[in-house]
Amino acid sequence: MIKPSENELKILQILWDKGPSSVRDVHEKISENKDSGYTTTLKLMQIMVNKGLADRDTTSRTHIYAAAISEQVTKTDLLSRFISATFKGSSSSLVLQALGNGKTTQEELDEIKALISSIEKTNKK
Amino acid sequence: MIKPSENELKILQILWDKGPSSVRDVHEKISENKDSGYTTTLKLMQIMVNKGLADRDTTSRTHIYAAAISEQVTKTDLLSRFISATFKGSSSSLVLQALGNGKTTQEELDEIKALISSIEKTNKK
DNA sequence: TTGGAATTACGAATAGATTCGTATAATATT
DNA sequence: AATATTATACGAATCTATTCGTAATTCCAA
Repeated sequence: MIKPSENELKILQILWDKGPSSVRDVHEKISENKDSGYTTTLKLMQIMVNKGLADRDTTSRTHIYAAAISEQVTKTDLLSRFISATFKGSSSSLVLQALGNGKTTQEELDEIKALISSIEKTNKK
Repeated sequence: MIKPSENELKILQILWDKGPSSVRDVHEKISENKDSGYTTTLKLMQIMVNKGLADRDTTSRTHIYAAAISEQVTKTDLLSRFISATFKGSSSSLVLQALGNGKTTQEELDEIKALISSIEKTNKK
């Protein structure tokens, strides 16, 4: 699986959130946090099509781009790479580190506890 | 804080694990999983000194390198960058994803549950 | 002591990501 | 219709990371 670069991931996130979009749409969203030129965004998106990260509909003059890879699958892949590179492959040490930053709300903790319970049930079977 | 590159992180991990080491030591460890030349490792480590990622003792001919940044602090920083870039800053969605891969042992789950309990106690105070 | 091995220093080549200027074409506005 | 705006295409510059060849130096061993 091809690993998107950091900027490519930002664009993918926009395409996942908003669905198929024009370069203009994506560029405006990106410009909220970063300032770079329109043609930069265009070029990035064209490269993403070449890499197979995005699809492009060229029917009308304004091309429409869509994510070509699934959000779920991509994030799982990125996470597993990150765990390998940074936590020697131990997902629990990552989780401990992530929860240890003191910024997790009770609701989030409840969600995690629920997931743990369901994993434990599955493990018993 | 300076973000180490992927290869720099590998070297840092070796320095964290083994303590102050020569280029030869680090290179031999690296060569277990990757084949690149000795001078490549040397160059990387020299660059790391320039960036402030490593310190170097040049007393004897064989220079001794040591990590200049803390393992704990570095990993916390990398994790927070990763969560921002990939999970829109939500650490709980990262945790859910990490636990959801089905490869977490009961012991690890117990560890996590213990941490959650202690966080909940702290939250109540 | 002399030759080989190990080490550092340094520059340069390569590769990928990012950025933008400019040209060209299509569309919209006046 | 003429002009301005918007879009794509494309090449090139820049920047960072990675890789390695080569030279110079030091050390060790025959």
